[in-house]
Amino acid sequence: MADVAKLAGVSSQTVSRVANGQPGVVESTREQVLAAMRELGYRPNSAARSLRYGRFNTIGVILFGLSSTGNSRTVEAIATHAAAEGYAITLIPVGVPTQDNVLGAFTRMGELAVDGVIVIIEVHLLDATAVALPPGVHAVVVDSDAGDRYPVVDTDQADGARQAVRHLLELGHRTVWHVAGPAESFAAERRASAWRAVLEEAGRPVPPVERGDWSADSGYRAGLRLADHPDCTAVFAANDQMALGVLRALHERGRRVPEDVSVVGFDDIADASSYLPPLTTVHQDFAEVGRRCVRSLLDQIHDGPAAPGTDLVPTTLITRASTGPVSTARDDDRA
Amino acid sequence: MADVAKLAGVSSQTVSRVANGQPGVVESTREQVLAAMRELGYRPNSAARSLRYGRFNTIGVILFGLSSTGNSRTVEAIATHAAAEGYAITLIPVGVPTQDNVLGAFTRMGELAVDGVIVIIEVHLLDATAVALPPGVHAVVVDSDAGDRYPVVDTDQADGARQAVRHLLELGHRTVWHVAGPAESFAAERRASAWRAVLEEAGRPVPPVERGDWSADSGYRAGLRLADHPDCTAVFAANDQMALGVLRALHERGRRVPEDVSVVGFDDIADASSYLPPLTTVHQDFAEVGRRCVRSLLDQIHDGPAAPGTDLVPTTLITRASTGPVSTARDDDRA
DNA sequence: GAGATGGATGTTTACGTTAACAATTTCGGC
DNA sequence: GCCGAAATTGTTAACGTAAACATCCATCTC
Repeated sequence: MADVAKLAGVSSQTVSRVANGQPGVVESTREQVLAAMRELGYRPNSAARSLRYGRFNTIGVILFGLSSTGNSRTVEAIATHAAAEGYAITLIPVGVPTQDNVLGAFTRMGELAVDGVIVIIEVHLLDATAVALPPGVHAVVVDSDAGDRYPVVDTDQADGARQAVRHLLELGHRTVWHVAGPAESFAAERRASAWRAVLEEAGRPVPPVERGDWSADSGYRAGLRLADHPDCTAVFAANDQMALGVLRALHERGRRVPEDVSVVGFDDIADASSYLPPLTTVHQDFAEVGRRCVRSLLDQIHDGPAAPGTDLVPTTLITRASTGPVSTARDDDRA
Repeated sequence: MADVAKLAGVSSQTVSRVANGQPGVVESTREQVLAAMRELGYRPNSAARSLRYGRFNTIGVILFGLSSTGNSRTVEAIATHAAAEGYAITLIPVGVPTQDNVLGAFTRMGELAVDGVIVIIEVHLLDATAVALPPGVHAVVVDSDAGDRYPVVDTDQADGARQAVRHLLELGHRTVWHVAGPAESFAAERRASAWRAVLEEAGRPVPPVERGDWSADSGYRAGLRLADHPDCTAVFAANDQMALGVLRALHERGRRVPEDVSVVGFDDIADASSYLPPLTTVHQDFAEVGRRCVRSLLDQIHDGPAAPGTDLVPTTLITRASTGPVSTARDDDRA
């Protein structure tokens, strides 16, 4: 900047004024400064700016990985909305979800060039290890039960699961089997307990839970087990990818969907409408989750700490071809 | 820091030494300083550090979105490897791929707190608009033909496509139809031209190209058109999701896979092994792409500008159930 | 025991920017 | 032509940190 000032024959303060588009610089001077900037390839140093202003215009996102559809779409929405507000996104991946790694990421947060953090992590770990964000760090948490300590934004998992199960019961199925996500996941737990609650309320038997790890493969293995139960006519999978695996397993075992077995997924990923058959599923609005995270965090940054609490984003059941009325004469049909 | 120094009864320089774990501080002093840090909740200011050191320990990633599997997996690998080297990742999303937006992102890059940039963008746009990164910014480009200006890391698209097409020809198919990605995509163009080249080399007829937009839906629409060609027995889809759509279309039209039609995809996304039938596809090593990007960029940052050139990551054909030998008596079988 | 040695700590300065204030110039009005 | 007001430009200081150098003190050597 000093070089620019010298070349343009002005003071560095004037250069600063031009760089920030502040008024009070006469046109001819401005031109000279701009010319000098171009000639020297001047670009402002954001570290110095951040130091001066005391903020970074950056939001940190702590997560395990982008491999899950939900995570990557939430992050994308966060990045988009943050960009619209002039904030950049810094990704802090926590590789293996061990206690040490999470702790490390959280400690690092404190030193990181961010004004606040969005945590997209199964917070089971946080409780277990009593790890917490450094005090005074603005934070919003996604998909967790930390609602008593931080503002939480999450999809309304329970309501989504209720819609799925009720849909199947309304089609006449006696009960609904469930392929749950991993036990460490809050989302998985929420969906499972809502599934159970609906069945109990309706006075239906509660079949044993099959558990997967969100992957299509694990859904396939669960599906094979379900296919062996002749009285299983309705399956609620905790996400679309496991539902895909279930579809494959049922197909291999000769159980037709939806004639013999109805299947519902969760997430409504883009591919779900192209499954065989197109999947009935619970639509999750990741974009809205991301939007609310950014909004909430920026409010905190500008107006000071926010009250803890949970902000739930509603879901919608999308009915496609994988669900249908229970077949009253199943065995005859298959003959 | 000054407060910590005062509380501990030492100079700020000593606090700095303790904070950075430098030697030359006697144990008792160190303890006092650490105690003072804890009491005051001291956390170093990274802006000041960056200003002092002249670097940010941060890598910028410019991209359109995380919605495509490839992008999100590449970004994840980048984030992981960068983290291992002590670098954070800043995401710079370019919403709508317009000239202005790309230009804006590139300009912003210059002012952004990053030491270098990885560009994951179809660089068609860059050429069209003559947009370029600010001079002097370290950069690595993914999936583009900017090999003459920047170091490029990319999957070996052409070889992957060749493997796919040859596999189908070896199974006895007279020719192979192609569902290409969008014309603006370099990856799509590479796959399509390699497909064409293999057919021409082998002296086979080159069917008209069907074009999709990477989505399963677009693959479905293309698949419906292909299903109407009775002599179409082999399809190479430019990605797995479009292949999924093709599978659905063929199923709806009663063309069996692989008995009547063989289908190959590209990417080897996790779900591909659970499609109906499990998809033969070209495995793309996104993790390796991310790793090489980070490596190349860090080399530049540490050792100065690198020579332009293209670094190709090899692919592998994964053979599953969606491909098989051409049926010599197709119509009889179906009767 | 005086001087040399080296380890521990303190002081000064600079990184690049901008707010606050000071100085200078321009210009209108009488 | 002179004064005051407004517009333009310059000067100083501070943001938090760490390298370079300076100082102090304990210990060791002869």
